[in-house]
This record gives sequence, C-alpha cells and structure tokens, in this order.
Amino acid sequence: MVLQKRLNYGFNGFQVPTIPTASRSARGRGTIRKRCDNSEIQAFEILASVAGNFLQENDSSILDNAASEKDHHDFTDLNIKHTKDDGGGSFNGGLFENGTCIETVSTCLTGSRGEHDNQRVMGESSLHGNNLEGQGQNVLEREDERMIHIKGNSGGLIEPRHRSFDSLPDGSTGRKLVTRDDGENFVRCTQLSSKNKKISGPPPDMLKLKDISLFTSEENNSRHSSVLDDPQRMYPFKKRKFFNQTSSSASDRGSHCQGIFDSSDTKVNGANHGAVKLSIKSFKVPELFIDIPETATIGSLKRTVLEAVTAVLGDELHVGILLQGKKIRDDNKTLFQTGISQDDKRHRLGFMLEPRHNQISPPSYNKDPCFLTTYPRQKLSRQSTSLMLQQGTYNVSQEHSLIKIESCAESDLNVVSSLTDTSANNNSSKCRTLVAVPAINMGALAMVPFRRKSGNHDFSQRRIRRPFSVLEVEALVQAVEKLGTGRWRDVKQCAFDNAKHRTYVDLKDKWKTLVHTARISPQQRRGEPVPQELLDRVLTAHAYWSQQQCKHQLKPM
DNA sequence: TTTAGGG
DNA sequence: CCCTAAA
Repeated sequence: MVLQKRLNYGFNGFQVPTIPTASRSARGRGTIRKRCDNSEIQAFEILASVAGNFLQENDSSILDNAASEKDHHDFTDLNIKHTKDDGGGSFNGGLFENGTCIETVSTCLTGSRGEHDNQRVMGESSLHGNNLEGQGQNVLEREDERMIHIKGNSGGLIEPRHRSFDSLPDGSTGRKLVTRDDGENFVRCTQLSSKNKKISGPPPDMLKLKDISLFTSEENNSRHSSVLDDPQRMYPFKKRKFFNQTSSSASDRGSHCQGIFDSSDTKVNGANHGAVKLSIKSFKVPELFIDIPETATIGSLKRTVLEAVTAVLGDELHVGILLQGKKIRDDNKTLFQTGISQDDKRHRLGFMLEPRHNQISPPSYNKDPCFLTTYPRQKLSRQSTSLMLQQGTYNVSQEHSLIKIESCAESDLNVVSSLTDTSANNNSSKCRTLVAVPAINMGALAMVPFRRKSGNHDFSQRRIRRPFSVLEVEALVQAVEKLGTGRWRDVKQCAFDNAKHRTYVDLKDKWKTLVHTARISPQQRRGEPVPQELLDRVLTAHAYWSQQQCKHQLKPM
C-alpha cells in the first residue's frame, strides 16, 4: 500500500473572541445575569460557560485520572499564550459589530452540555496499530507533558466491511460505535478486547482563560437587561471600557493567567453592591496538532480543526476561579464574601479551565489513567475512503509534512508555506512548536452556551447540529438491521451507547432521514455523502422491518 | 421513559 | 433537531 502523504497542521492556540457578560440563545431565550450581591462564585462559572460551554454541569465523570492541583500546575505553562493587548477590540470584531453575537454563539463549537461520557474508551485498534476499523480514528492523545496531539489517521480509513443483511441477526459480530460524547466517534472492533490503555497520562491540560476583564458598574439592571434582551444591543458591551487589560503574564509558567477585575464603582457595604460584569477577552486553547491527508479539502481541514478545538473546549472542562493565584474552591461563597466585588483593582481574578474530574478524589497517577480525550474520528470524507491500510509502521514524524499556518486576518486559514521536504522532518517536534498561531475567524470559534438541565429557562438552547458521520451511519444501519426500526432504545444501547450526544430519538430521526435520503436522487442529497451501499442497506432493512411489523400486527405472536 | 410522528 | 402525544 502506498502511504498517502499527510499534512500536519499545527496550531499552538486559538483565540476565542471576547465573551459578553451575557449571552442568549439563538432562540432568544437565555440571558445570564448575575448581581454581585447575591451571586455566588458559581456565577462566574456560569458566565464563563455561557461563553465557552465550560460549565461543570455534572461532576460525575468517572475517570481514572482525577485531576489535581498538581496536574494543573504542571500544565500551566503550555496553556498560556500571551495575547497582545489591543484594547479589547480586535478579536470580537465581526462577532458583535453587527449584533450577530447570538448567531455565532449558537452555531459554532460543538460543545457538551453536561452530557458526559464516562467511558473514555480508546480505539484499541489504533493504539496497537491494528489495521482494523479503528484505524481511521482521530486520537487525541498526550504526546508529552506539553501538548495534546491530535492524530487523525483518517486517511487510513478502510472501507467498512459490510456484512450482508442476512448475517445480521446473529449479532455476534456487530460493531459498536464507541463515541465520545462530544460527537466524535470511532468504531471499535468488538473482537478486540485488549484492555491496554496506552493512552494514559496526566489529565488534559488545564486551559486558562486569558485576559479576563471584570468590571463592575453601578449601572442598573434595567438597562442591563434591555441590552441583554435585544441582540442588537449586545454591541454596547464591546464598547465598554476595560481596565488593566494587559496582564503581562511575565511568566507563563507560574502565574496564572489573570483576569483583571475592576470595580471602582462598587459600593461594598450593605446590599448595595454593583453588578459584576465580566468580560473575557479571550480564551486560549492549547496547542493542537492536526493530522490530515494532503488530499483533504480545505473544508475538511476546517472541520477537523473545529473538531479538534471542540474536543478540547467542548468538554471535559470546568471553570476554576483563582483569586490572587489561589484557587477558590467554595462554590457557595459569594463574590462579595470572596472579596471579588471589592474595589481593589489589584484583585487578580483568574479563570482556568481544568479537567472535569472529580475534584474530591485525589488523582491516582499510578493507576494508569486512561487519558480521557479520546478524540473521535474525523468525519469520513470521500478521499479518506481511499485505501490506506498502512498503519503499523506508520511513523508520524516521517510521513508528515508540516505546514505552517499563519494568521489569517479574515475568515479562512491560509496555508502559507507549503509542505516541507519530508526529509526535513526529522525533528518534527521542533517544527511543531514553530507553527504560528492563526488568528482565525472569531466567528468560527464562537461558543455554544451550555444547556441548562431544567428549570431555568434562560439557559435553554437548541442543541448544536452534529451531522452523522458515515461511520455513525454505518453503525446505525447495522444496528437497525439487527434490531429493527422500532427499538431505538436498543439501537442506541447497541451501537451508540457511548455516544452520549446521540439519543435514541436522534437515531430514530436519523433513520428517518436516511430512508428519505435513500429514496431521493443523489443529486438532491446534501451533506456528507453517504455511500450508496449504505443507503441500499437502509432501504433493505427498512423494507424488511416494515414487513415484520406488519406481520406482527396481523398475527402478534 | 420510550415510541412514533409531525414540525 | 425539537416537541409531544401516547403508550
């Protein structure tokens, strides 16, 4: 097999646009408002999560590797990239200028909404170099203590081996889609029972919010709310004055990224506190490396990058609050009690994103923790279906060319310098660190507000769209072939048990659309093309089970 | 909670 | 995807 040349894109960080103090859903339903006097520390988490979907909504993640402060400390240095202070405006342009903040907020990053997949299963096949289905998956793994490496062997995707419909009922050979909750997924060959958890290591990097500006205002809520209620009026936030924006993070290492807090107007006594308004100028996402075939389209590159970012941002994180470098653990303390609402301009408020681990239990380093960010396979694109069976001897550093991506002022990633000579990739690790940080389009990195579980309607939010990948379709088809069209719960359990973001309703809906897709002409189909072979199976299975259903209705026995 | 369908 | 009546 000829190895396809692959390109290796690296990003050492993304900047996420300024986050407004309030956000609201695309449906016009949600606002976040917190007043200083009664807000708790959690309010900050909420704020931040609205912006970045970082809220720790569910602490029940069962991960082998619990995070610890130590971990956090160990990783601080790689997360903080100092951002030049530009007065707070450069990165939110386009996001709020036209008042379309709401739009971007709701469209981009696929995030978790507290749906958590406790099972971080890595595709064994990819870990062991087996040439099985799992080969094509993207794996987000810790390459070393300093970076997360997203490897996508999508080019190595093997055309799924389809079983004939007849052989299905047996079910013993069914494949299971093991999916991370944030959408990406990979197929694990059920035969593989290797328990090896090669993907182990410290918890994910702690991300840090950078350049956070806090400011208080005497401004009353009346205006406040009106602004929030009207998307068009989100704009004023941008114009707000920020104080002490520049947190000269002299040492990326020790010092936490500081948000600046200004509350010059705050009245501290009694109940007369001003509202604490928070503006997060940007988030920094740690270095990402993306592996993508040369033949991939720009569009797929974008998607891949987005997915990579999403994988990091969208999940596994929660917000930590640091005050003067010390972590505030008590979520029930009010800002006031914590001293945040005071007028001390030197209050250094820091936000950090940290693994969504159970904070109570200390980490067990020696327990061979399974690194949780099993990055899901990237979507199957046409070209990735090409034959690429080579895997076992695949050597990343040799087979990859490095492309430097420079900042792109506008919206797209510009591949500036083309690939380097393969021979020059000996020290690929070095090359990687040279990759420039693209100032990517902010709109493309807007964040998805988290979804409130219940109650507070303000947080309700339509789920982000997550098109089914071909692999998911494959898994769905297979499951339906086996189980029929009326047992979506079982289908879910059978094939999407680990894909927390796919509900049985989703699967049912998907099947519906699949049937529809299969019936229309290829020209009318949209989205990532589903192999005709799969669509044929859809029709076959659909017909078969429809018939079964009829039989049962006539003669239920 | 799941199913089943319309929106 | 959402929303929900029904089961």
